[in-house]
Amino acid sequence: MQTKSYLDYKSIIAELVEAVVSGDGINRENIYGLLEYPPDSDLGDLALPCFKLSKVLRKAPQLIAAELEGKIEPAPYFTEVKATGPYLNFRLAPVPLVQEVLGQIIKLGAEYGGRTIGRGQNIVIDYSAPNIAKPFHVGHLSSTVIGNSLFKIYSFLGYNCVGINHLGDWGTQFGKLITAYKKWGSAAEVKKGLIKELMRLYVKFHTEAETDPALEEEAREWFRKIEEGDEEALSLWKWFKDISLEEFQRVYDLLEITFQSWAGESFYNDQIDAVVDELNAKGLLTESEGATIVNLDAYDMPPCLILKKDGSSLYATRDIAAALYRKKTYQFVKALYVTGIAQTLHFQQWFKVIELMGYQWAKDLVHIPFGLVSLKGEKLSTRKGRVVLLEELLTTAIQKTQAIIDEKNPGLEKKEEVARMVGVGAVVFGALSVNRIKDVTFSWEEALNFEGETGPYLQYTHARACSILRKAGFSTDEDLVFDPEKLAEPVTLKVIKTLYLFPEKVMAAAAEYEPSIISRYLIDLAQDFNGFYHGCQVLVDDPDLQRARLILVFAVKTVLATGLGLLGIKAPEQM
RNA sequence: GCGUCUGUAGCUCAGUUGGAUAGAGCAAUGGACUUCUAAUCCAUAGGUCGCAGGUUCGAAUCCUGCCAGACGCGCCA
Repeated sequence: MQTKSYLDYKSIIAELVEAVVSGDGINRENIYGLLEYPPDSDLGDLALPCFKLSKVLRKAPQLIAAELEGKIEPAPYFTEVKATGPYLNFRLAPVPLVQEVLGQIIKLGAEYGGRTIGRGQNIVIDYSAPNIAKPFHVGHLSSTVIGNSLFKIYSFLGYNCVGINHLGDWGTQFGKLITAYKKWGSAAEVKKGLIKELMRLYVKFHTEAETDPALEEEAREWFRKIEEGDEEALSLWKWFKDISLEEFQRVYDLLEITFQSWAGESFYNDQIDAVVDELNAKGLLTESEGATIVNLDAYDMPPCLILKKDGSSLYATRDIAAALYRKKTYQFVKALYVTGIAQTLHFQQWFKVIELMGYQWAKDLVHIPFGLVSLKGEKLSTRKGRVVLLEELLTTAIQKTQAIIDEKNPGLEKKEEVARMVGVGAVVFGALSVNRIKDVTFSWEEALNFEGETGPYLQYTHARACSILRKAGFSTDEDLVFDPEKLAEPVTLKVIKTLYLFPEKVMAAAAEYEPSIISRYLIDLAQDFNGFYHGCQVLVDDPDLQRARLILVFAVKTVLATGLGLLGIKAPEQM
């Protein structure tokens, strides 16, 4: 896997400019940071805005640009170095560019864009975390696919990632469920209806509890029994959990998402006392209104609740226990928590508590928030039954794909498999294509749209590229030499310049914990490639031209497949 | 009330962390399948970057104040 051996044009320019300019604070690194991509490719491929230099040199930026133009020798990497107003624009020489980019992709294949910077370092990623006995719905999609994508992205950079599914498998809701089950349920009904039946009982509990507050008391009592290890309570809890896990697993199978750990909230039960003791020993705990808290007034935050007045723990307590356990177990350099933006304050609070406990690694805890999913502008509500089940969404998308295949490509082999890849890909891409912080209103129409900036569009582009390679009998076993001079049209060079950007996009996506940077990039790449596809015939009589174009097609296919992989999306060879 | 996030084309969103003429997709209109998969491509049209100040050579981007929406602020998670 590459480190940073590839041709870095920004470094080259920084070096060239540094050699001919001198002044306070003007060095390679600073110049590197100033470089940007011009808004219009007619201007050039890279640009140095001279405003900042103008401050140091006390000269008009236009003048600086003009002077630099005369002092910098373009060859061999540039064909033109030209001042346009206060900008110094560089136009890349096609041959070295083409040779470099395609050469790298041929050499590295699926590893192009990857790095080894994370080697030997562990990152734990907490994502998905659905609640037991509740339906797995579209509200859980973001956490699940963002976490999975970050897992892939960081792994691609060489980190050893640990995916943790911190299941919501503890809490008063199980008391409620057992109460409802004892009153209105039966083993036969639960066996038949599974989560749907559990959900019915849960909803019934809440409607009944509105008029009968005694139910709440009964629920608390049942939860206390679970905590005390009462045999009946515990076996019901275990049964409900098993039913839920089985259903969750079907969704994870469709998404092809796996976890290294399924340690949920219940896993930390026996570690709570030790955490409370430690907090106490460090003098962080105070009593307030009967509850035990960590006061955070000094940090302009409300207090972090550690124990209720009845002495039972809260989720901050369990999160602290989990963090201590994970640090001890995995020695992480970073721990990521992919949860909704609504929990931001909660994470700020208990991150601060970890810091106050004296742990320097508090700075390695990162909350990765995402926007709220709603339904037609209304909140999702399990209690009111206003949810879209994830499994239903995925299977509907798969069915729709199947219908499209039957219509457009009825002879396709492995139809079911392809329909699954494309249907699921559409849903996953939909969740990863915009900035994760944005709130989204779920709409069936949008989720099932397969045209324009969508997963299927990327997969289709990939399949088209594969189709050309297949027809040409292209194989990577051959010696992949080609004449870079053959790839000279603007549409072709555009594709190659976009391919060049892939490694820095991967780095940016990791640095910002933002899979949508990859999504947006892949759309750009596919659009550029489709422009090339329509403008240039690949299978042509001239063998040298065909060879060069085939290599380009191979490169695009490779990067599309890699990028889709980083999003957790499959790239079928035909569709 | 306090705090956080969001506000860019009719709709959904990008916008290289302060740079050149603000870009895509959807929807609309008009074109391109005897040619490597039309889940595609090309063209046209569409803008007071929520509003008002400020900083700067330069602001969609930074600061302040408003407006609108979402979310959060002690015993749920």
